[in-house]
Amino acid sequence: MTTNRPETRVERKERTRRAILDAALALCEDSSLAAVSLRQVAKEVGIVPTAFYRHFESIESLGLALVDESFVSLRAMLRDVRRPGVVTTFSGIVDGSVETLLRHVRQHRSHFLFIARERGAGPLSVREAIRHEIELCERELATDLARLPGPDKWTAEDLRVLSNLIVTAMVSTAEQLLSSGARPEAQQSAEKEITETARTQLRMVLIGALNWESRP
Amino acid sequence: MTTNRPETRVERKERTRRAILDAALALCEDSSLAAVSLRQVAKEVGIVPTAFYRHFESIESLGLALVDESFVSLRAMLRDVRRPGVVTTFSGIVDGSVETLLRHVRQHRSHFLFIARERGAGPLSVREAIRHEIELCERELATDLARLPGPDKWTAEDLRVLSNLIVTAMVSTAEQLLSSGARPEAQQSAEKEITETARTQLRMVLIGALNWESRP
DNA sequence: TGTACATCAGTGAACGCGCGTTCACTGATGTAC
DNA sequence: TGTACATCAGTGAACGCGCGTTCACTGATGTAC
Repeated sequence: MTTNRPETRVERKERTRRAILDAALALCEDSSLAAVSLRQVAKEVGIVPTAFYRHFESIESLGLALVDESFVSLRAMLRDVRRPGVVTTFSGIVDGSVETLLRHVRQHRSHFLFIARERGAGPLSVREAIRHEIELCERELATDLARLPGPDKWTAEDLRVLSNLIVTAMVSTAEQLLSSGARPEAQQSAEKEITETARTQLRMVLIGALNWESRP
Repeated sequence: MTTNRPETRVERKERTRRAILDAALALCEDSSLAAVSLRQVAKEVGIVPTAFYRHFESIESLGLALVDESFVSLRAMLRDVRRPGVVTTFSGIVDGSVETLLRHVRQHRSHFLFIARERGAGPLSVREAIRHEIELCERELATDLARLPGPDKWTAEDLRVLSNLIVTAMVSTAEQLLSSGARPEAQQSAEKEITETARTQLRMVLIGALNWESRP
């Protein structure tokens, strides 16, 4: 049984801060952060608008906190995709990666929705931060690909180009999964279709890669 | 020499309407349409806010007009890509398509910017309209691909999946071209890099396609 | 061609509303003795 | 353990501002005769 210890002031404050972040994420499911007002967030949380300032300097700094949080989710996914696995066949890598993507998109839906929307519509600094993060994915993927037979003989440039293609396809897959989630009645079959498409695409690209010869 | 015939009332009205559309497109380069106000547009055009209503019912119906306009640009590009050409080698098709993409993105920059932003951040109806338009691209591409040697033996599903991959890569290329245009000093070299990457990616995908065997 | 009337793009005052932000405050929690 | 004081998350009134929208209007352009 949990002891019914009364909350400390610090815990209460943290809980309100969390509630503000969650309310903002929820409001961001319908529109971009720029269209979310401090008063909407406060109303959703159940505090008076001025109390917001006890937690964040402005809506913009709240936005930066959401970017940080979302990147934590994104990086957790990457770590999960690259975790040392027993499966080392191409098919195994493809299936595992797509399944991991689906799991994380489901688990941190609002974070991925936030990234997907702000990636194109956010303030310049946020767009650049997201672009930077995606570039890191591409670079990590390139170093992984360089270990596969075939691509191990490629030029660095061709590796970069291939990684860019794969990451682009995966970002697109994530976005399709997110928008399929808006209609819960047919979500499961839609997810199946989208992930099956993603798997086939990865296989097509890998077959292209295995038959590619870098001309430096 | 042009005769200096005075403008008719209809011509004047059309000119103001055009100015409103252009002002809205310009304002949409910095933020999404949802964040653009009727008063901002009116100020940019040089009319009083209430005069706006002589041309559009609301900002939303102005948005729909912009969607329509942008789609005209998009379809013009597709027609241009698919125009009967003398070049029929794979390399020729790839080079021609990427070059056409670059030309149209440059020529109708604000329309493509508008689509790119509203695709992720616009109101649901606009997002769906854009998604629908992109799906049409994929279907057209699929019928074109079905005529190539190799893919002509594929299942319809595999053709769809391949088209989706290619269109995704081209949309991503367009978005990169658009964001490179924000920094004019290095634009030309950035465009060269982006289009070169796109060409290589298309070639990689086509090599994958030529070595693919549909398993129905 | 000249006149009398209709049309209608654009004007300008006014409205109520939600916004971000300021300020002095309250009262429960935490701390020092 | 009890008391006196400090801290600070949340309150509530007030502000000036830009917003969309209403309404009656003006005056140049267009039309009918």
